[in-house]
Amino acid sequence: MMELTRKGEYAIRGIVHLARLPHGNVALLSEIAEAAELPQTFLAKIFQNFAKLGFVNSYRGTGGGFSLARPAAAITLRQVVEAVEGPIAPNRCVTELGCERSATCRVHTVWRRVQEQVVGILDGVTIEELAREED
Amino acid sequence: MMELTRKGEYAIRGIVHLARLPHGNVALLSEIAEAAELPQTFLAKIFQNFAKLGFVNSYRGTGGGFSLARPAAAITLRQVVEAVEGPIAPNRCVTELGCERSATCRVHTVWRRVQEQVVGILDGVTIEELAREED
DNA sequence: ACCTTTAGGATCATTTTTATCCTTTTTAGT
DNA sequence: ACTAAAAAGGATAAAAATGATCCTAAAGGT
Ligand code: SF4
Ligand code: SF4
Repeated sequence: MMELTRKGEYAIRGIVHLARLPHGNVALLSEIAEAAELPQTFLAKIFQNFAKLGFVNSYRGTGGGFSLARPAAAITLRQVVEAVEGPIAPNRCVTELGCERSATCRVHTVWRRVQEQVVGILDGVTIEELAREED
Repeated sequence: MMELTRKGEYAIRGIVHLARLPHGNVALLSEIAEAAELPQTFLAKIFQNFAKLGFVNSYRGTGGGFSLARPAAAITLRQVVEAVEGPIAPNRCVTELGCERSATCRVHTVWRRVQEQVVGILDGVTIEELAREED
């Protein structure tokens, strides 16, 4: 239940790989895909989206590739996950869809707590932390 | 992301409805489905499974139906959710499948924390609490 | 010009979700 | 025994989501 999709997993592995490079360093998509063992064409879509969202810069042509657009410490795991999977919500009543029963529903409050906890954890983790190799 | 399926939602609404009845009371599937506004044939599958798992007793024939097999306070939300959705796991590395990277992966520890928190919350909620109408 | 590399769009196979239907079995009541 | 009621079990299926792949276009470097 409540499992991240492959897309989400790939997105994280991809951006964490980028964050391990010296800052501003440009990496080829093919390089990232190979290093992180991800399907390249699928990762392409994910990174195109990241570029639009301003997580990464993309450069076309020879010598092109992707680089982090902001410091890894300024990108949270929540931002990355939500970018690819949408808002974190354990049930639709805690999304913008809502539920007409939510005012009196006791289960609703549980899902709100779950949402808060998960969001809290993912908000507290940055890509920089995830990219650290020492320690 | 990480959203409960309709099946999970129906399962909870169904069993909570049963729990609101005087204990041991037998209710028709059609009655539960109507009261909780659930598709009856779909709910049937869910309750067949609940019966196998020992959450409810089922009685066939005239005067049949379903009743709670144990006190509502002895059934947790986690048990219900896991019965229909499988083990709670935000990523496959925290399932029995595992991941060969998990030993060194910093993201893995985040998913473990998420899993622990969610499991903890759902473990701490019983169907009895969810069924309360007063307060 | 030509090669490299990302962007964008279309497409597609597989799996999961969300059901419905039909037949069988069990049980109660007559 | 007969009949009606109700769940059990199994098959089927439409729709949506997932997980990709492919092709053409655009941009940039040499
Ligand atoms: S948990 Fe309650 S509020 Fe949320 S979707 Fe279910 S019925 Fe609605
Ligand atoms: S988060 Fe780390 S351990 Fe978990 S699946 Fe991804 S790579 Fe594997």
